[in-house]
Amino acid sequence: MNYISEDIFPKNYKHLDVEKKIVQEWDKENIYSNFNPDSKKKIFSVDTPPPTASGYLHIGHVFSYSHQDFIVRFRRMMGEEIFYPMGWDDNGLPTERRVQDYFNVKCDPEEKSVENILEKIKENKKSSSALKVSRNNFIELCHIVTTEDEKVFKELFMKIALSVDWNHEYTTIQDLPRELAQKSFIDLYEKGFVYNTDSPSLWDPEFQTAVAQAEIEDREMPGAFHDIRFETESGESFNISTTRPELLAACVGVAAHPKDKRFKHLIGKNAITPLFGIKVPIFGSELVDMEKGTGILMVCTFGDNVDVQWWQENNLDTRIIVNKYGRLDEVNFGSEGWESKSPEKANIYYSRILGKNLKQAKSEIVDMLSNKDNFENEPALIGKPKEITHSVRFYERSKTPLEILSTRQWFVKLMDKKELLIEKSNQIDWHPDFMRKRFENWTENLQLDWCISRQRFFGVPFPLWYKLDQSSKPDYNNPIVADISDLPIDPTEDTPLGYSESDRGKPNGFIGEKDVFDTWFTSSLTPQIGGKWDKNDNFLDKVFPYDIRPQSHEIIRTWAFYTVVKSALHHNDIPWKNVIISGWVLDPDRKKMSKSKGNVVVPNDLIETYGADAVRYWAANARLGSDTANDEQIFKVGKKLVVKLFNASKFVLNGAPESIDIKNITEPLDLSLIYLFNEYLGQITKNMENFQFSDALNKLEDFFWNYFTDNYIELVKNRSKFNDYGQKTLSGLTTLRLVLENLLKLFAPFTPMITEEIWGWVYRNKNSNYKSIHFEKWPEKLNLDFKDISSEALIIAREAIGAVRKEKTNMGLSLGAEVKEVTIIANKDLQSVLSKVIDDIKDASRSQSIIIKTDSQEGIRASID
RNA sequence: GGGCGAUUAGCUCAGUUGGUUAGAGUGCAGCGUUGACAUCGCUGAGGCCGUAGGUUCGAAUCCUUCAUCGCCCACCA
Repeated sequence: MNYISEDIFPKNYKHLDVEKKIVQEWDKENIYSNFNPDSKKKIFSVDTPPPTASGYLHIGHVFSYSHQDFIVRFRRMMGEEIFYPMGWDDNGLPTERRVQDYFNVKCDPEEKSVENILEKIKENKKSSSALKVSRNNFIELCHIVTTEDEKVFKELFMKIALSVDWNHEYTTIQDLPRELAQKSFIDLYEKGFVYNTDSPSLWDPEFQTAVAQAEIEDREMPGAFHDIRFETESGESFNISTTRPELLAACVGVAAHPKDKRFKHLIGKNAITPLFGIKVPIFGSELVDMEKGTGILMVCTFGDNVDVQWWQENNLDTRIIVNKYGRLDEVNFGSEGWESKSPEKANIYYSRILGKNLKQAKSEIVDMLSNKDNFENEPALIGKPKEITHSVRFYERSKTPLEILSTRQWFVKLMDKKELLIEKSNQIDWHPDFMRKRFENWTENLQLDWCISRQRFFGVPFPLWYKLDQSSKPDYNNPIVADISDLPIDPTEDTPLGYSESDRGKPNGFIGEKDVFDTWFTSSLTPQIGGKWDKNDNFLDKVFPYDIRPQSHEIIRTWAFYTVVKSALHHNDIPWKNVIISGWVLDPDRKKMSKSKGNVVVPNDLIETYGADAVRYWAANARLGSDTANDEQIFKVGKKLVVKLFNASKFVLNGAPESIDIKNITEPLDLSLIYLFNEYLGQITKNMENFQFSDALNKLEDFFWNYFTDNYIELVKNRSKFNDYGQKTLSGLTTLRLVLENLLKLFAPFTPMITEEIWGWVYRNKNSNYKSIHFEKWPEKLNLDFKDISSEALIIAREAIGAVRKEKTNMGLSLGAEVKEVTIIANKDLQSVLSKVIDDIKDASRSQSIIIKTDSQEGIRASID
């Protein structure tokens, strides 16, 4: 029998050096980048979230990506073939803005691409105005900017030991994701799931684009009710209440509750709007809240969603006054649709707000309404505006409230698919399960189809052209759809089949669609992008539906929702079997971390101070779906665990047998430890299979600290380390090494660095092949001949040694003090078990002799002589 | 207004299908060690298990009410 000698161990554990070394080795050996789709093993696939490349890194990333990695590493050790790709999302406004600022350029789809865009930018450097560049050139520039960010991200992800397969790395501006987004559109078009229409939809005047319901957020804003006197045709007056007097010129109706006695007599009559003198119908609607304002209100084109509903239901006129820039557009009172009692006056009043933004227009209108010169008797504005706070809808990135404008947009039909989507969600396992409710809640409450067109410049273009008739009017109902084999295309630069470039914009020619997709339209294809949809034989089929989709809860309504939509519509399938929801990282005051609050924690500092293993340990302590505080204390505990693993391993491996033969495990205490280990292993494995990594880790720690290090090692120390008891010593040494190795494997998903380091001491130098603990098999129950031994022996021995320690403490003795005689007093039922391990207890007590006394009391006590 | 979650020791959290005296880690206090240990061990203090009802032989656990906190959504005239 050969034994391991101590010269293979370093003296101290320096996490910075070791972790750096290990990351380099993993990278050099490419140990995680070797997914084989044809493997006979069961495939485990991850629909990894692609971080926004122009974002910044915070501890929340480390938190949630660690969660995935615990699961992935466990599955890998379970012998599964891991598909763990990584993407970077560089679509969208953040990148667009950065590229604009960085190069002083502006994307213009009308521009033609040039070869040497960087030179052009150099030439433009002195100019103060932004250089107009084509969409393709803009994409080129995005690559340049985002590549740098992606490098930083990748470095961090490697630093925290994510076992990502870097052979399957993509960015959303690459050709393949753009191609697949266009292909997705064409597939939906052919299936009749998309349509375009010119109808009221949500519009952001700041970014000048349509937005989808999912991108809206409500913000509490100050506002004011303005009470404005209206009159009926016959001169009866009444006061409406509005927070948006600037839309007075767009008024198309007046509504009151049909049961409201105050206004019942008005319903069916017509009102005349003040200043503009427009005749509008007064109608009843259950939707009117009698308590709010004056209980009677004006309906405009379009103040809010309900206005749209009333407009449709009551066939009201349309009076558009707000344009795409959020300014008051030109109108002509007296012309058709704008018939006024006194058009001249109306036009004069309107000229004061023409071209103004909505805020300016509001104060002008209020000014005019309160000027008594504008009215025969009293001014139309009654009293002072009553200030209120109300919630206003915004596009989440914008500072200007949303408007409802009539614009032509493309939509994915969803309103008729709610049931289907909920059915799909029910086929998915959500972790934790209650997160499913968020999905259902959102789906049931959907009000609009998914608006997928954005009037932005950077993004994936629609693969569409429109035919022009003789008068150059586009035929939106019969678009020319690109051929799948030509994708990706840019319709502002590429020419449709059957036309030549000279036909562009000409009568009987064509025009290209300028709009780009909502970025979620591409992001919702991460499963298809990762699986290279139809590009690479049946690669997608091998990994789809994915096993897990890890993500956080605030994007259930967007990313999770749209991904389910896409998979349902394209494949009539679920995209993944499990959704793994990580909570948020809160600061110690339980506030959500955000850049604006300035409470963001930079992960690099934490990794430097505590080590990646300790940071991962902290992440592993939070259950799925629950938020966690950024608590320094837990990092310290993690670091303590790492150091303990290091020291315990050094102690166990020093002098351990070079090979393990389980037949050498013969002693009752040793068998008992293994019996208990088997019990723990069963629970830990079950937890890991159910994605309950924090429960698994807690159990593992419990065994490691309370049984293995604090007690078993102490009990067996003398027998195995400092005495030669022959077979008994060998049994102890073998057990120590066997259990340690199994524990290291169980810790490996959580603390992959320290476990890899220790594993390397013993295995790395053996042969030239790199041998990583992370490709070892997850432990299975150790089948030994336990005879009549169960976990009880160890538990009793632990209690007995505890009693001895307590007694020594009471007597003021050091725990290591040699004593003459120890008496263990125990319940007589325990006697037979106790006697099997009594020699180990004697050794650990450092006593010359030991006696067992029995009585009928519960538990175990000790006395020392 | 609708939905979801949380409420257990100073702090962070466990508590399995209801079952003795409610646990862990951390922090605090005291003692003892420091021969695998940037340690470790022992001891101690500290809980009306958010509130009020109910079911039950028995409730932190099941039901109902309310309160507080957080999140998602809706309302936005």
